[in-house]
Order: sequence, then C-alpha cells, then structure tokens
Amino acid sequence: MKELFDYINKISPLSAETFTALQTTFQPLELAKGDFFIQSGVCAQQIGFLKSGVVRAFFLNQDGKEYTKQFFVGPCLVGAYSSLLTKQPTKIAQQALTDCVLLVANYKQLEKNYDNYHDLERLGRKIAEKYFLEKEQKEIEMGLLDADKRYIIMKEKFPAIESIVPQYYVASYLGITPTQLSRIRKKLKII
Amino acid sequence: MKELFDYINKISPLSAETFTALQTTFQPLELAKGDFFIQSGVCAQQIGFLKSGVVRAFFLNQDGKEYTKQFFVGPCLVGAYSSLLTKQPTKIAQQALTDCVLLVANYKQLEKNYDNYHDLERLGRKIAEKYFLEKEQKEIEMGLLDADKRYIIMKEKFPAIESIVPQYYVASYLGITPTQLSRIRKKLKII
DNA sequence: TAGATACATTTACATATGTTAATGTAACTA
DNA sequence: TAGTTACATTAACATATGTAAATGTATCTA
Repeated sequence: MKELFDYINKISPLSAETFTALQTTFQPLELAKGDFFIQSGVCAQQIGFLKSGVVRAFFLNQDGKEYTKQFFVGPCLVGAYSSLLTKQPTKIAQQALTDCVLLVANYKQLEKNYDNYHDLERLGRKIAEKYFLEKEQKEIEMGLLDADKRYIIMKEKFPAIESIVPQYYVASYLGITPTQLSRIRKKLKII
Repeated sequence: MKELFDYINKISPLSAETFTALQTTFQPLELAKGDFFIQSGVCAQQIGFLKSGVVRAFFLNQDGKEYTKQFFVGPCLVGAYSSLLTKQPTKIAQQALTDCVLLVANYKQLEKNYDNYHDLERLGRKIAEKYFLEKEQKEIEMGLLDADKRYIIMKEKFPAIESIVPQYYVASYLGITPTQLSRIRKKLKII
C-alpha cells in the first residue's frame, strides 16, 4: 500500500484521513502474462494501481486492425479511464504483457468519496489533467511526425520497451505495420 | 455572463455563491479575424469563454509545418490548456478565424479559488476529463484511420467548418496536405 | 537433435501521401 | 475592366506505408 501512497502523493498529496478511507477500497490482484485487466465491450468498474509489470491498452476495429494506444509500465495507474468516466462499454481492452501485481478498487466507490474529501477531488483533477497532457503530446506526434520520428521518441520514453514486448505491438503503438517498423529500424541502423 | 453560466452548468453545476466569485474574474474581450488569442512561446495566463466565433489551435514545428490541433466553435472554452496546467510556454498558438466575442479570466486567480470552492474543483476535474475524452478520440482516429475516413468524421462533427475556414486549415487538422485533401474530396464526390 | 512455434525480416508490388510547380477560380482593388 | 490577391485544384513525380507471401531466426518441446 505504501507504493500507492507514494505514487499518489507525487501527483497530489492526500491527508492521512483521506488516504485511510481510500485504502480500504483497494484489494490486491495478480495477472499472469496474457490475462486481460479489461475486455473490450464491457463497462469498466475498476481502477488499478500497477505495482509491477507491463500492460498494453489497445483498440481493435471492425477490420481486425489493432491500434496500441499505450504501454503502462508500473508503477502507474491502469484502467479503462474513458469507460469509467462515461459509464459506457469500453472500446479499449487492457492486457498484461508480463506477469503483473496490482491493487484494484471499485471506481464508483472512489467517486462517492469525491463528495466528502476535497483533496481526493483535487487528485482526480490532477490525474485527468496529467492524462490530458499525455494525450495531447501523442496527438501532436501522430499529426505532425513521420513514423521514424515517432519511433525515436518512443525509444527515448521507453528505452526498454523493445526488450519487453513483441515488435508488432510496438508497431501498432506507432500506428504502422511490423513491416514498416522493420524498414525503419534498418534505416536507422545504417544512418 | 448568462451564456457562461449555462455552459458551465451543463458540465458541472456551481452554487450561486461560487459562480458569483467566478464572475468577477471574467472580463469581456473581442478579437478580430486573424488576431491571436495566444501566441506560441509565451506562458498562457488566461482562459477564455468563446461566446461566438471560431478559433483554431495549431502547432508549428521547426520545419514550418503546421498541425491544426483543434477548431473551437463557440460557445466553448478556449485557452492554451496545457500551458496553463504546466506553467510552461505554450507550443500551441490560438488564432481567431472569424471575429470573436469572449469573456476572459486570469487562470491563476481561478486556480486560487479551487481551495475555497469544492464545486469549482469538481468543475475543473470535469473539464479535464472532458478534454481527455476528446483527445483520446482523436488519437484513435489518427492512429487507426486513413485521412479519408478522418475527413468524413470531421464533416459529421463540424458540418459547417468547410464554409468557415480555408481548406488548408482543414487539411492541417487532418494531418495531411491541401493537395491530398483535394484528392480525397474528388474521390468522395465520385463515389 | 528434429520439428514446431512464435516472432522478425525481407521481397515485390500496390496504395496513400508528400512535394513542387502549374493552372484554375473567385473576390477584391486600382 | 484589368490586375492582384488568396485560395483550390491538378499534374508529375518522389517517398512513406500497406499487403501478402516467402524467408530467416531464435526458443521451446518431444
């Protein structure tokens, strides 16, 4: 539980009282490699704190084409955030790429506490703002940069990712095919 | 001021008291077509409520290439949100594409009120969450869809946009060149 | 060790998109 | 009205990326 406390406090500090109220709603959970934290099509109910492991969030369209939205590398929060917010079924699935250790909580229960704990509401705001900043960054990259530049940026952000996840997931994160990623890697090696 | 009140209440209702406190920080502002609400490179200080008019937010990279992140069609909020959050100079400029009527407020002053008014903090959370949802949607479109599909989606979302803004801004919103947009339009007309 | 499995790379060709420059078109202006 | 300005379209060619299939390369397993 200390890891969660430390992680949260870096985003927005909570009073001891608030954290105690929060604490009781979190339960331990373990995922084996390949397990889903959440499947596409269901309404998200849980938010998770990923203590260790790697999870990928991905979108699968009607043609069977996948887009890997994000890699979560613990410690961080996981969960189908947009589904939690909208109460609609999630279009984005989240799957463990390695064995994972988590703490999970029912999001509705957390939300209820917003009324009683102003500092928790602030945490909620800070988290939403943080997520917005991340999304905006990636949006700019996708709109403005070629895949090879996006690849370089990704390697700076997650230097180890290629040794953890298969190359076709990396390609899908970049919005390209494994073939094209192969070409880019080759090109960058030569340069 | 009523328009602002109505707009905000749809996102998250405020008490009369909170809204009164808020109200005093907003001042009227008019922008002529072509004016900048905020220039790239400066620290954003103001958040604006766009009563009427169209503003575009865009990113300009070192090569002089532009990416139009967003069209704001009033009534809605404008402002370099990421710069307001991070207190760093904005990389994203915002420019009036038509004459605009706004109410503007100093963001720091608003932020101060977060401490005193829980419902304002909630509004801040709801706005951040709303922005996140929009960004995530666009991210998926950019990662998964061809430009012609993105064009069709954009037309559904802003049916009038092409009659308001020049075509090269639309192209830049889609992450393509005017040339390519011209081809897509032609293709879609034939089909 | 031989085969199977899972993934990565390469090849050949097709399509989407970019670049540059020419041409078209409408609205404004002297 | 003729020229100018601002923008859109088109043309010709180059590059980035996709698709499908073959090949390469580890690692696992019987």
